[in-house]
Amino acid sequence: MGRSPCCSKEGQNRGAWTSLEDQILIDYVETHGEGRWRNIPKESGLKRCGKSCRLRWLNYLRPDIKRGNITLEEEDLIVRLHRLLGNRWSLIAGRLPGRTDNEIKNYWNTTLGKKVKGQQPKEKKPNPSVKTPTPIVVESSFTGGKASRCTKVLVSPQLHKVGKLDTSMTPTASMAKCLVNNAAIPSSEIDSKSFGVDFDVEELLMSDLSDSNFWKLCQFDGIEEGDKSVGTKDFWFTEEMLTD
DNA sequence: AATGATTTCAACCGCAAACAA
DNA sequence: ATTGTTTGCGGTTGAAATCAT
Repeated sequence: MGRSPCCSKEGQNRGAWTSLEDQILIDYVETHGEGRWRNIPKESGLKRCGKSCRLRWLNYLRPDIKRGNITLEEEDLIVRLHRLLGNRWSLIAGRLPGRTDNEIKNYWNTTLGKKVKGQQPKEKKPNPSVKTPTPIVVESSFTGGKASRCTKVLVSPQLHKVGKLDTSMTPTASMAKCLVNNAAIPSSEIDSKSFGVDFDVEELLMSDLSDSNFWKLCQFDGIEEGDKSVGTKDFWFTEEMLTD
């Protein structure tokens, strides 16, 4: 027996939301707050599944949604973040106040993706006589497979210093393992200054770490244990990184 | 003005992590 | 530790809007 569907499709409205449905959802969220999406259809009488309610709220009804065209600055930021993070739309959206992951994803798929592709220099035919080392840097997104949700990676205080390493040095997979493997960080060392950072380990290995600028780009100082803001949506970057 | 092609974007789907019992 | 439920994410779809002929 497989998973039960997220909600029964019978008797549910589908397709575009009506203004009445929007109002019911707004009223419900204003009264009860976000979350508990599953309960919304039961408690509000909306004929929509919880998942649909969540999506509608996050992508359209939230009061802090920014409407209107994406500015050049935002566009530039998206391109940079996408280069660093790949198709991690929610992470990217977290850096663009008022923009949703869906909006950014759509914008990328319809506009930016094409632009960026068009900008890329024509691929040179590799000279077979010249052996080039296998590149570690994977350009842009991780199209192979779905990105799994990030798992917490503990970075010990000592590891902050990685940023001071010779940036010409190419981090290796084993280095990355050191960073991401708890075994490499004795629990006694995981003190109050250690903190969790959301990373996908595989991606860390594949591209983030291989970017020699990566550690310069992350701003770790000032994040305290228990700081709930250090989460998926709160990636810390320096202004330097975001502005080249 | 009509029609077919293309683009846009809101909504849906399935999967996997997180959470609860 | 296990199992079932809920939430969040990224990929995809399809209707509506826009453009080209």
